[in-house]
Amino acid sequence: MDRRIERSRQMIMQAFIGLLEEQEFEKITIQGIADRANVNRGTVYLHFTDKYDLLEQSVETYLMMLVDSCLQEEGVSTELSRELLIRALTYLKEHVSIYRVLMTNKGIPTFRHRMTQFIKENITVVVNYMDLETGIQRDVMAQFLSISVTGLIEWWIIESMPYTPEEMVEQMTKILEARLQLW
Amino acid sequence: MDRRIERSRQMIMQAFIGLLEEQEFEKITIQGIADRANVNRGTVYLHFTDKYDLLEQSVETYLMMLVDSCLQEEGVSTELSRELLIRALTYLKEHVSIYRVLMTNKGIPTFRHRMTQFIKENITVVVNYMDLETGIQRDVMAQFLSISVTGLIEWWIIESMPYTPEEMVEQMTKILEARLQLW
DNA sequence: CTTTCGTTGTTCATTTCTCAACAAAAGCAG
DNA sequence: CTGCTTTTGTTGAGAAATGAACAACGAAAG
Repeated sequence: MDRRIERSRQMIMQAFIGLLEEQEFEKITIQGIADRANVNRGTVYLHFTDKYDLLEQSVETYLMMLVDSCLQEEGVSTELSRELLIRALTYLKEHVSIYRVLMTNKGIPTFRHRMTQFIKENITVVVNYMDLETGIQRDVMAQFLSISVTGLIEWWIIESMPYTPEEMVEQMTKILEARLQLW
Repeated sequence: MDRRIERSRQMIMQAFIGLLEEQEFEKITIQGIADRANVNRGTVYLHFTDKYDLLEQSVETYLMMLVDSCLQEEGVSTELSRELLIRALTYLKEHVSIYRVLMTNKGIPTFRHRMTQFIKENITVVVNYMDLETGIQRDVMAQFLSISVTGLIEWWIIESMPYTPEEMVEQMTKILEARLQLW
């Protein structure tokens, strides 16, 4: 397909995220986005109906890019793959500037929500194959795991990634394997 | 004017310089340039007749950008302006990756030559207003100064810019003001 | 030598992007 | 509120970029 389309969308979204880093969503103008993207203002309207649509599509696009980056081959597994998590964290590390904005911008909780949601969908499959201690409900387990993972990733990003992706996954594994005997 | 023109030219030249960093000029293909620039191969031919024209235009363009970056306002002065030199070095520092290739690529001496040439033209004006010790010819002096400046800048780039632009200009000033009593 | 294979330079119909102009809405100072 | 500026969303004509196809060429491999 025509590479101008993909290129324009990319430039516009990049510019948008860049601006989101500097000022709050409501202050951002289409004019400003077009200028920063080095694109005619009309081109923005050619791809997005308005600011809000641009936000939605950006969230969706960057979420899918993150997913694609770690989902290569292997399809849906019934195992929580360490490799997959490492790939995801590595990809995040390589594109911090973008994902830090998306994950931590308090005016835009959409991305964080969509990400948790997505992780949950995938983790649910795994949970359904797990041997669970009696009394633990699968839906509660799935919810717990996805929230945990998202939360840890968010913390990792906010703290400027103090550990390598491998170390982080190692930590996660250990935490989840340990029996949390807090009471 | 249509911003697509400027943008395409820019992307193609950037891709070209990038490739020049990795492989020698003769090995580079138009196909490769187009791919890296994320542009249709035909678009390259829309702006440049061939590889050699692209090289020429790149050299000329980036030289002019360097010149513009430090020549802002003030016009031609009869004084060697420290400010001007500092601006030039600062601009070089901000775009090292490009200018390192252009300055030090031994297959492409064009840029270095054009730069010396340009510096000489401007320095000649200054030299014509200088009080010279008897016996010193102005053309020799101009040649000496421009070669010196170019050489110092080249060294500075190759050595990964071990001094700040201000320090470098300070050094240059001191060297040029000192009477070189070597014999 | 002949046969691939990749690159080149060019063409053309189609699509995307651009600029400029517009009316309408929103934001803001007096 | 009222005028003033900025931003918005839309339009149309024209320019630039696109993919696809082409013949021609050189290099590499058989």
